[in-house]
Amino acid sequence: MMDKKKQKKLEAAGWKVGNAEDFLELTQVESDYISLKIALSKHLKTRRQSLRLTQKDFAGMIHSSQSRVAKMEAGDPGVTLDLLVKSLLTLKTPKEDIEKMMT
Amino acid sequence: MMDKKKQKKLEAAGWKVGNAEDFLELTQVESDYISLKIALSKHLKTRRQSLRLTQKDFAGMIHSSQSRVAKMEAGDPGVTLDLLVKSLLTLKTPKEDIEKMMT
DNA sequence: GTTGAATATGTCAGATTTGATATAAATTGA
DNA sequence: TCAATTTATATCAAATCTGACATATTCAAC
Repeated sequence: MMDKKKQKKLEAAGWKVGNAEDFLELTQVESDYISLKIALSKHLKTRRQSLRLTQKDFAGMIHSSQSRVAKMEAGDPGVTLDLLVKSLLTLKTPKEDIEKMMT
Repeated sequence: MMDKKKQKKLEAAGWKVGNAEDFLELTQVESDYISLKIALSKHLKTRRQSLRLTQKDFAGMIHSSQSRVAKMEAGDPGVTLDLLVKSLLTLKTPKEDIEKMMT
């Protein structure tokens, strides 16, 4: 995918994408960071579904709400890594799985 | 969904939903979460030092402040995983290093 | 032991994230 | 179809996190 198209897509989804004036290094960091979060959110959804839990059920397990779980799984930019990791830990996600996603 | 039905569903999936267990479960998640953050913060400090960067220098690289970098490296609870991960990514932390951290 | 640089600690206003709530849209099952 | 269930989207006050700043403490070199 071309950079410009990718950037447009990310911006449409609510992500703040650095413009040309930003340091290339930071843009790379931001890109890696977003990729990580998307990987975690996809894994979360897959794992919840494999456990046959509804978003509402899982929300109760992490003392959150169904809408927030939906945002987590949708890769909403306004969701922290902290919440995603705690969620995966609650679902007893194997550490090796988290490892792979972190790298 | 009523509490009883929800509880039955969770138990069928292998989850314990009693109040006491719920508390312990959260404590375990919290414990793992804290351990991860401490591992990341220690690695951040080690890596920064190996690159001969002062906290002030590194703060500039991530557009933050010396005091926040100090808090990151001190494992301050008021520092997010997001900030720690972005910091490590900025320092181009090798994949193998992160893997060891997570183990 | 003085000096200066690096790091630690405390505070805070502004920014971001949160759970909750409401409601729309999609999915399921009869 | 159609009603019930599940998931998606929007909003918001409260809670949390942020960079910045002030200041204290530690550290190294002289």
